[in-house]
Amino acid sequence: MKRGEPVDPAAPYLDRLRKAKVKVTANRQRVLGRFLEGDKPWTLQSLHRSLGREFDLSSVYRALSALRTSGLLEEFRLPGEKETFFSLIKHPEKSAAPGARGLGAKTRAHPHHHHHIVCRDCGLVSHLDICVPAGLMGKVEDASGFRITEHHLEFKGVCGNCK
Amino acid sequence: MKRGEPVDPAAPYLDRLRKAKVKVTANRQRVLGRFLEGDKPWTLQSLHRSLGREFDLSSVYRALSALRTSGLLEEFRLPGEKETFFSLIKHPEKSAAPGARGLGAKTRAHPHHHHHIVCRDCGLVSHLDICVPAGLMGKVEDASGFRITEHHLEFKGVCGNCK
DNA sequence: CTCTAAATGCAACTAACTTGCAATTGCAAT
DNA sequence: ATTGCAATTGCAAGTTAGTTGCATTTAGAG
Ligand SMILES: [Mn+2]
Ligand SMILES: [Mn+2]
Ligand SMILES: [Zn+2]
Ligand SMILES: [Zn+2]
Repeated sequence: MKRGEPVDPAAPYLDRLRKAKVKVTANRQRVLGRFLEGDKPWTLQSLHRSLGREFDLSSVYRALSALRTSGLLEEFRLPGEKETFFSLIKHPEKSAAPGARGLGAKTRAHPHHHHHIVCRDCGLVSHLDICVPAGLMGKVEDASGFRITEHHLEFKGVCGNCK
Repeated sequence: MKRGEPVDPAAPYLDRLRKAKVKVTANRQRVLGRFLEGDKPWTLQSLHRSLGREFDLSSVYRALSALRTSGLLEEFRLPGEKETFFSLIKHPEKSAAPGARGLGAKTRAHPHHHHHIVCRDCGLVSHLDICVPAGLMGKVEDASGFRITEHHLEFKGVCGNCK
């Protein structure tokens, strides 16, 4: 780590885009910027509102799609919520190779996998650095005869502020 | 348990409806019937297709809504899937009091809770009698400062037949 | 600086619900 | 068994959230 060189938090993400031969456009940097502002998930609609119609919904849609398929974002859904959420993947340089095109395409290998808890009162989303214990996974495989390839775990509750 | 009396698997569910002062209609019994045929999640659309347009989509919608808010069904969503899934709650007689009206309304306390694993190749759904370990729940509450009221866990994989 | 495949803006379109309202019906009270 | 009526249903219309075709613009390799 050299001293004096300013660290651009966007740099590893832009590198990842270039590596995926995806153009680094103003549009995409703008969307990425929102994700870099804080550890906060966004939806297509919330991003579009936040960006003030400075560009089209379909452009936000395709920016999200590009960032997701390039391995910068991951997607998840919550019961009782209509919209799909996206959150920034930490350490994109270590994440799995990009997968299928288009939103809604199946997510592949879990890069820096984690889960979420959402406040049922104020909607606050908190990221959790936990995962399903290996022991439980084994139990599931034994009990079902399946080989597990994917799992999804979401919590809902009441946040510290709303308690 | 008296001998000779036929056991109707629908009975406890219909009781629950009556207890909630929700009318037991042909429509609702029909939808409930599909859930009783097997431990399989349904969506609004898959149910509507399965019932062969014998009744309207909005009727299926409202039947699901009624069964859900009466505590007979629970709802969940999966990343990469557009539709909302519903699954039958086991032992509805022990489940929590009915909550808010309408689909998409928040789910409350989980009665006789369980989870599923779905085969990514043939769609087979297997019921799992496991749940998130209490220790993990505690860790989540400590790390997030939330009080957990609800959780959703789904597995995907390859079943014994498709392996 | 040129060239071209990739990305964008706009509009049209689809999928998945969701709701208003008039006709019908479950079921409680005769 | 019949009645009364609020709850439920069918139909049509509306909404939300996402998706796509196409003409124009642009990133970035050469
Ligand atoms: Mn996250
Ligand atoms: Mn379950
Ligand atoms: Zn809160
Ligand atoms: Zn299978």
